[in-house]
Amino acid sequence: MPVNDSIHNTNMSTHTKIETILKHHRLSVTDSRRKILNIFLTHAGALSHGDIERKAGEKFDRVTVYRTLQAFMERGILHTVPTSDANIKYALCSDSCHEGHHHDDHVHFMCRLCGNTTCINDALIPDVKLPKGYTSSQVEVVVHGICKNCRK
Amino acid sequence: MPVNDSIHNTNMSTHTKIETILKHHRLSVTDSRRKILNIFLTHAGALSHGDIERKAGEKFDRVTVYRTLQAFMERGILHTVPTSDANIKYALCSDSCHEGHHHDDHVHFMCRLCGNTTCINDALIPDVKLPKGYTSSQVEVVVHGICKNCRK
DNA sequence: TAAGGTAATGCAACGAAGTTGCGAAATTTG
DNA sequence: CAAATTTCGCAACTTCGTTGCATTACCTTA
Repeated sequence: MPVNDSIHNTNMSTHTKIETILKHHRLSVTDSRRKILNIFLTHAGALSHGDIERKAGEKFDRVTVYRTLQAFMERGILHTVPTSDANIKYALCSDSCHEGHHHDDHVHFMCRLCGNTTCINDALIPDVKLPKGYTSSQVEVVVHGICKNCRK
Repeated sequence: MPVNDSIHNTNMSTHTKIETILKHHRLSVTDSRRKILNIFLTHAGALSHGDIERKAGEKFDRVTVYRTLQAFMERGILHTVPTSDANIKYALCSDSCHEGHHHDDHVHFMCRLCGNTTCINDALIPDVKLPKGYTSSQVEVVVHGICKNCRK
C-alpha cells in the first residue's frame, strides 16, 4: 500500500489530504489525528514528542499525543529517527511504508546550527562491510553537519 | 591525548589500568568511578544507564551513576551510541578521544537476537553523498542484524 | 439521518527516569 | 598530616511515559 507518495504529490487540499492519509492507513479521522498529522505535513523535518505537544498548544492531553504518535508509527505514517540523546524524533514516511514494515532506508541529517532533523531521500544508504559472521538487516545513517539553509 | 589505545593494549593489572585511565583523563580516583569503569572494561559492548545500575548492584546511588557517566562522557572515556528508542547506550572510546572532541567514527552494531550493541572498529564509515548545500561533520552508522555469536 | 456498536479521548493516578541543592565524606595537594 | 577541593548520598522535585476507566466522538447500516 504505497499510498503516501501519490497523496503527497497531489494538489488536493490539505484538509482532504489529511483525511485520505488517515483513511488509507485504516485510522478513524479525529481532531487530534488531523491536527498532529497537519503539523507534520506543514513542518519539514522530524519532530519530537515535546515539539508536538508545544505546537499543538493546550488543546490535547499528553496521553492523546502519545497514543496518536504510537498509532501513526504502527500504521506506517511516521518513523523514528535515531539520536544519541534521549530525544526521539518522528518523521513522515514518504515512500511505500507498509504497516509494520518500514522502509525508511534513507539518510537522516541533523543540523548543528538550527537543530532541525530532515530526511534526505536523495542520498543512498551506503554499503557497510562488516567483519565475518555478522549479518546486516538494516542500516541507519545519521549525518551531522550544516544544512542548506544555515549555510547561507 | 590518545591514551586509551596504549593503555588497553598493555598487560598491566586491571586495577592499575583503571587508575591510569582515570588519571590521564584528569579525574580523581573514587570507588564509583573505579567500579563503573571496570564494568565497561570487562564487558564487551555498549551499556545503558540501567545496565550499569544493575551491574553495579545496590552499591551506588542513582545520582552517582548519572554523574559518573556524565563525567566519563565529558572527559572522553565514553561515547554514546545513537538508537531509535530512548535507550541511550554508552561505550568505551577505544581510540584517540580528546576531551570534548570525540572521534568515535566507527560503525555500531546492534544484534536483533541477543540485543548486544558492539563497536565495529574494522568496518569503515562509508562516504555519504549529500545534496548540494549540505556539509557533513560527522556520520553515525548503526547496523542492525545478527551478530557473530548468535549466528551459530 | 438517527441509533447503536466501536474506537478514541481525557482524567487521575501511578511508576520510572532524570535533575538539583546541600551537608557529609573521601580524595588530592602542599 | 591538615587544608582545600572534589565527590557522594540523601531528599525533594520535575519531567516523561504508561495504564484503567468513564465519557465522548466517530463510523456503520438500516
